[in-house]
Amino acid sequence: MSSNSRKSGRVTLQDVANKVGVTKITVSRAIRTPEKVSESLRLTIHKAIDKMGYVPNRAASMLSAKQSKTIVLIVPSLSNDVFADVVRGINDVMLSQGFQILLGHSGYSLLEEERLIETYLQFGIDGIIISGTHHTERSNRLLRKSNLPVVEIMECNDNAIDMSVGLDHAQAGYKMTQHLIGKGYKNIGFAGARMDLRAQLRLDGWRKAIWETELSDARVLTSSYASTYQMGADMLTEILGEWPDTDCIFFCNDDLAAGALFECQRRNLKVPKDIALVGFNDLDICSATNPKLTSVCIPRFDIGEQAAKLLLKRINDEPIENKHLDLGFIISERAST
Amino acid sequence: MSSNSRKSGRVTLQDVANKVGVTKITVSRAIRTPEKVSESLRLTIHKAIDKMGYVPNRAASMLSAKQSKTIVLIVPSLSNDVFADVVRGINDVMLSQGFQILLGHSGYSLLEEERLIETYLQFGIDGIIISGTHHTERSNRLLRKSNLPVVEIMECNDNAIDMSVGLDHAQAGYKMTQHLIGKGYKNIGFAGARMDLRAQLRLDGWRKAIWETELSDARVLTSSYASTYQMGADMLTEILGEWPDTDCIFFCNDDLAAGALFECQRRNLKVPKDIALVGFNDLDICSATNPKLTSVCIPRFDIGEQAAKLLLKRINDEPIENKHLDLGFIISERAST
DNA sequence: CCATTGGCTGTTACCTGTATCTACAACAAT
DNA sequence: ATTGTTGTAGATACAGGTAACAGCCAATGG
Repeated sequence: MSSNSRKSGRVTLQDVANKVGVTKITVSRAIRTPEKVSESLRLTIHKAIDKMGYVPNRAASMLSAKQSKTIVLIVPSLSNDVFADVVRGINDVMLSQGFQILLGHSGYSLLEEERLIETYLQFGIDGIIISGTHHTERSNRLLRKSNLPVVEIMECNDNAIDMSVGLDHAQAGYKMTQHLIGKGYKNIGFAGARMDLRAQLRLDGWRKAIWETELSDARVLTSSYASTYQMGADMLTEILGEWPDTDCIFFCNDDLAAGALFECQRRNLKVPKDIALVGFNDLDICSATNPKLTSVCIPRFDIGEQAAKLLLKRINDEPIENKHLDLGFIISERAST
Repeated sequence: MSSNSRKSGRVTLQDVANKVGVTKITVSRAIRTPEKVSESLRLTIHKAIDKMGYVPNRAASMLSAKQSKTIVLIVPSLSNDVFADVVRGINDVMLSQGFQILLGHSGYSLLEEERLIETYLQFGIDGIIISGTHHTERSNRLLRKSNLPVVEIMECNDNAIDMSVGLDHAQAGYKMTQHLIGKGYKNIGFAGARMDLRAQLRLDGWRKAIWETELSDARVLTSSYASTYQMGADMLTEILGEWPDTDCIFFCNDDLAAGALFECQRRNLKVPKDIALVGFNDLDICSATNPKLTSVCIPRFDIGEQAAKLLLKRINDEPIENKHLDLGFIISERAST
């Protein structure tokens, strides 16, 4: 259409102001603090804004204002209901407070995570919520130097950069294994894929529980690759090949457990009679399969919600009683054990 | 630490320049066009940048430069492998070109999508990739007024805002149904949840194929709620209750089909002998279950890749031969039919 | 009738980078 | 010696908003 602005071709505050016959600060006020502008003028301005398709330039706002009203959330994966629920929890809190949320996913790569951190710091964000307490050296430096509020989620860890909201994965692994031992299983295996720190902690918990008994801690199978259903099936096959007397397998997540369950169906192994299977996270699939899968239920939504609330407090300089929230877990006992 | 800057507490170009004893433009050059700065000075500057933890303020860059080197991708869901693959495809292309990608998810809500569009337009992005060709009136206006390159993905549609990359879902539904008819199924049902436009198109394709025969088009069950495994199970129950002679069900996605399969296992129905099940998307779970699920495989990664390439061409004002790419689909025949 | 108050709008300065033009060496070419 | 070229760094002018303060005018009060 018409060249309404010299440079960007974009409608600016000034363009709207010219149209209405006021100065740009008045238009700015009509948008941000409408109560400070007379009603008639406000209506005229908003009509012009609508008609001209004016969209504020956030870059400019961020330069002059102190807050960008934007936070970033960095998670390892998006194709994962665990984080989908966390995102919902964060959204619920932040959107109601007028904050925008930028989303990044690192694909479980710490280097990609570092790249994301650097990128998003450039956007002048007000805070960061990030998964895990394990980052690259440089990531840690960048986050610390930024002086930004940081909440690390999923784990709950005293040596977090600033605040943390999550649960004790080692404890979860420990309790679940104790539970299995209590049910009388003797030859309990552990299988995990993409052994990130949290999966590692679950394994540690498994070990601790096993070591408190006379049982064997040999039945461990891990992979650094990503979890798939197929991998769960393969792991079941491998464990049963190596240790045929295994009567229970604790998988580090539900996908593996479900994959193993499908493989049992193929092999006509009865679950839990021939072998018990346990997952972690308690995703939807656990209560869908046949038999339903025992798993560890973690407060995904709550983690997001609490993390957002903590972040908001820090952003608003409010006092924080507890920088580290352990939201616990629940063992969801189902038919697979 | 020290209050190195009056306002933001953030290290700026000016701070670095003061430290080194040059002007800020020289520091800017040392970063963006290092060949224009003498080597000794450049080294000094970079050392100071590292030491001070300087991170460029993108808001400022965006104000003075014409490009923000940032695009936004808006998808309906993140807890979905379909879009995870699309994101990978886009990432592969855009990151290598130095573009940043902002991610938004609308939760299948057109109003939330509108909110996201408005938000991201404020960030001065260079282009948008968005799922689907169906948006709110206002979303369409905002996108058009923005004069930004837009690629709509998943569907391939001549009345797209600008460009589109995807496939013909009606055709996919049609071909799959024809395929099922060809295999001899007589009483084919269709079940779909969260009937967005694409699911609707698949249903249309199903209808078209059914109408070309003497078969009944009555066996249709849809829900506006989100897909879950449980819903797949419930839908199977409902369809078999209403139409006990149903010998095949075409689900609008894999989650529903898998949930139905689990329910069959519980009811001791043999798949495909007693009833055949078909999904859509060909996610991992299709080749994991027992029996494996027949599905429609769509080129998820390619859609992302091609969409990104198209967007880049438009951003760089290169000629575009074909604004609409139909990348097709493949019927993945497995044991469930 | 004059001073005070409060509601609105305008003026000015500034946020942090980048584009563009200028300045001024050092050196080569004529 | 004069002119031209090249390389390097600085000066200036924005980009599009917002904060802070100033100014105007009608309404209120004494």
